[in-house]
Amino acid sequence: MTSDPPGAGKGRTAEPLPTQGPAAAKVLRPARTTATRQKLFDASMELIGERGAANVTVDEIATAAGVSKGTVYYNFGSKSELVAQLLRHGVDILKERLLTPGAGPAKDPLLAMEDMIGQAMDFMAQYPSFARLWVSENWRTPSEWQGTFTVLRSELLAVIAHAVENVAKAYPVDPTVSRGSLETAIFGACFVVGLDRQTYNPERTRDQSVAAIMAIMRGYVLRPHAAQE
Amino acid sequence: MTSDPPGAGKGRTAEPLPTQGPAAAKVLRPARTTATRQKLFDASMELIGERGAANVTVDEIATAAGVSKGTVYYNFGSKSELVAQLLRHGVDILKERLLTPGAGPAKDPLLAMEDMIGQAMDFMAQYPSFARLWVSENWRTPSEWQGTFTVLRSELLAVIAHAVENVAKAYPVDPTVSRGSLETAIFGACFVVGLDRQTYNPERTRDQSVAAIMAIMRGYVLRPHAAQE
DNA sequence: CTATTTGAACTGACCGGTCAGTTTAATTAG
DNA sequence: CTAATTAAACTGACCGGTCAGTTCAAATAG
Repeated sequence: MTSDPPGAGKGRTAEPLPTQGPAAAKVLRPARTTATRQKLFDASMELIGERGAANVTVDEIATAAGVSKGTVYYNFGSKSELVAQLLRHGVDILKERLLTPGAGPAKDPLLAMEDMIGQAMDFMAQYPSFARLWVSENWRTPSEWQGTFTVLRSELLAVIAHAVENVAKAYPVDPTVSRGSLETAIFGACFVVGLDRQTYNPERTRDQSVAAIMAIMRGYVLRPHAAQE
Repeated sequence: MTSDPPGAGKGRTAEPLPTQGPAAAKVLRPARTTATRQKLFDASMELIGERGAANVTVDEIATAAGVSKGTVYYNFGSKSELVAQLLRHGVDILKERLLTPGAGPAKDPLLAMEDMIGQAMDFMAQYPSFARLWVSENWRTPSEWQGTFTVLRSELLAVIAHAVENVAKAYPVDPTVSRGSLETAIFGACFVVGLDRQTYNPERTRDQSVAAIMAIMRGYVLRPHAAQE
């Protein structure tokens, strides 16, 4: 019997799954398990990002991670749950990056914004598979991960919103532009520009991409100084 | 015997597809076939857009179109080819919309740009499934539709590039911003903002979305007049 | 005008293969 | 000892693609 699956969500068998809190003991889990989960994250990020969740089999993921299929089910309970936790994992990394201050502590909000978008570009370059997974599975109407996306999306937008807020406090901005729509546009542009660079235009530099996206902010601010210092 | 499939790509045979210009003999095709293809386009756009190509069966598409599975293969040869032609079909519609002049013939390039983005928003609202299909399947690395996407993407970008070009001729623009990256950012923002409105923020208006995307252009232009005429 | 023919369009049962998920007994690591 | 992992077999459903047969509208014949 597969003793007591840690994070398993089980299938149809309505067994009680006694004292197993959802995401309780992540840190105190044995080192071996943590390593296994990391290998599975890496492998599935790569495979699912490239081909889409539906086009990758659990067997493939297990093999790529150098692990048996049973281990996948022992650790995650289902393919669907693996993907959900994969999304959460990626967003945690991205959020941490976005919140990393560029260099100095107190900085001009526009420069901070530029740093943040640069961080986003770096993330897209480092984890292109995550970006692909995100845009591929987001926006699906009755998606298995509908709830997951809603939560994660708002977490990321909150980070952007905070940066935009700081700009709006330091500069006169166009009041006719809806803040939410603007944030969405920035959010989307980061993903798409990052992915496009990866897929169709590898010759474009990181800074070119940042500058293009920053045009949104320069257009939002009524008159920074001269746009060309 | 299944006589001669019209548009069927057949499986492996590298068929020349003789005198088939993009939209050449569409009218002289028997009315029944044209109607059937339209029904199949409608049904698959809806289903594939919502759930992704891999999560929709040919049987489902056929049933939704009120047609038998065999008819799908008679008309398209394969599921893959159906999707490819579906993409082409959608892009043709979008391109036509984008090229539709707003109202007056000779217009201010920035206003023309605003019209164009408005057209894009309307398209996303009318065919959200196409937008979902596009962002879901684009950027996949060894995609079956890699070639299709490359062609279609450049066609759409050319339309945007032309509009941006007109702005650059009429206004002083920031020379440090890469034109290509800028176009990509606009392109991506249109899709993402349109989709986000559909999925997460239905309360946002079309004009809010257009304004947010237009911020990119206002940030690209060095100094239009006062940003708030 | 009616009967017959023709072939493109369409049908739907069927087949071979695939895949998610389950189970179990044995093995390994902490 | 116990939790984690393995390997392998198994199931039950599902799916893309095929194909022999049917329908139907238009052309042709009488």
